[in-house]
Amino acid sequence: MTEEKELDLPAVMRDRREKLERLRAAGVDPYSRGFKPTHTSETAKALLGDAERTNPVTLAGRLMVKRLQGGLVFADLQDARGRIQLMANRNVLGDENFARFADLDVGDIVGVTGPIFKTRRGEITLEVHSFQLLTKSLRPLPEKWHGLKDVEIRYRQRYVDLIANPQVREVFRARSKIITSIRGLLDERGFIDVETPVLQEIPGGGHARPFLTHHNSLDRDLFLRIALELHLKRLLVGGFERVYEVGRVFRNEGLSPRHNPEFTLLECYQAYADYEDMMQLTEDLIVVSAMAAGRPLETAYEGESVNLTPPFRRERMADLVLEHTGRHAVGEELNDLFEEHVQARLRQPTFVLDYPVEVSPLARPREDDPRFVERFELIILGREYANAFTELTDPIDQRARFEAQAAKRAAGNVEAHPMDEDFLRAVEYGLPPCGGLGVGIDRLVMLLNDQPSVRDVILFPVMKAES
RNA sequence: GCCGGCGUAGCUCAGCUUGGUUAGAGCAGCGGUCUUUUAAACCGAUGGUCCAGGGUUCGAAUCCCUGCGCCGGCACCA
Repeated sequence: MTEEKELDLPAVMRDRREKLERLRAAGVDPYSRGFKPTHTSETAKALLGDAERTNPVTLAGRLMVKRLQGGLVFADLQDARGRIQLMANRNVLGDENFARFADLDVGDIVGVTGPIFKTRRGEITLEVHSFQLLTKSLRPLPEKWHGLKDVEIRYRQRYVDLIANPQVREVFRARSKIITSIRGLLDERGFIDVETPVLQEIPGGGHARPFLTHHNSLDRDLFLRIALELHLKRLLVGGFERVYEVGRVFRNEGLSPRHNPEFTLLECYQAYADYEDMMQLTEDLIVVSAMAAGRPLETAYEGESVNLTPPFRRERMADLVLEHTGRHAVGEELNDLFEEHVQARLRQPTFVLDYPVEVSPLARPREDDPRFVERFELIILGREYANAFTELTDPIDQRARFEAQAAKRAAGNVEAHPMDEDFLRAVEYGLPPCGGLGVGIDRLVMLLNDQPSVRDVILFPVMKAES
């Protein structure tokens, strides 16, 4: 930062920089290390029980509020688990240390040692016997009462959001627990957790426009993956019978409260299973996720009640379209009618079954009517949460499907599925009969935390360049 | 990409409809008083590229145009 810019800083930040220099001049290391807390705010508070005072404990965290009261300073210390009040007493600390404590700023990270007791008002409090500045903060935190509301700052500077809005941390803790519970369920059932390429020559497995990048030393264009499917199915060819990946995929599309260009997809594939098995698995995954998030199955999203208790309703797409539009349709027309007239009206969890073969180039046709495939999507509150099918294992049919997609591509449909010769080669070796399932993790986390925007469940959502 | 709303102090917000001294408040920060507070209180002095650029006007935070960003809707999509 240049001298000139330094002078342009708001006064509150200039003051902190000057204080930093004063501390250094006084021999204080404002960025110290090697401090080891013995407790968290949570365990320290639990320690007190019915006792009047505990033995000294050592905590570390960020100072959030300071209340000066003559010879006392009250402050709140926030760590990963919560907050605890600190009290510094001039008569205990002595004039010099008391003044040093009072000189700390909101936002500073400090270590403190002292016994836990209860104040007259009943607040569990650490009485500061010694303390150490661990990290000096040079920027003022948002206001203590109104907090940080500006969504632009919340998303661009998530670190500030996480400091100022502890409930935001809970959303991301829940996100982590949901993913852990999903992994746990799949691990338990013998699925192995694998990683497949993000950089791909042919971005297949879904309908979406990809991001394009370039490898310099290979001098080759590569795409970021839009789905996980084709590599996971190659692994079934290789003999892994149950695989899954929780991975980031990238789709070069517009932003909205429900769309971030990079998002997290779970896909899993199970040999000797079909889409009926995938429906069961989907229900199980929703249940363990809700439990992990601490959410009852009878819940609500944005004020609308929704019951996630299995079994979910199952309806054929053609029947739903007939019911809502009075029309008998097949092919892309059926899918279009479903999306336009039916999907938004499905509020409670519904497995929509048997998609038209034209929009499902990777799914197995029904025995009794090859115009349809054994595929379902799970719709809740009008939104898609899962997409699964009995996988197509016939390499001759698969090639024909890719060729049909290639024709659409030639006709200008940029999202038609590309030809993937290596995938066909793998299927020619023999893909066991199998079911596959994809679940959009971000939307599931939104549902189970009642968060209105995908940006509220992605720590660092995509934003335009800061102006 | 299109349509609508919004952008004022570090943070939370007034002011804009109907242009008029030097742009306000609360919190934070700064200087004081205060030993059990918890949105601490009280006194004092501060703090601004009113998103940016252009225009209209004697005069623009305010009206007009363009651009940027954020939010929402549509389109695309999970």
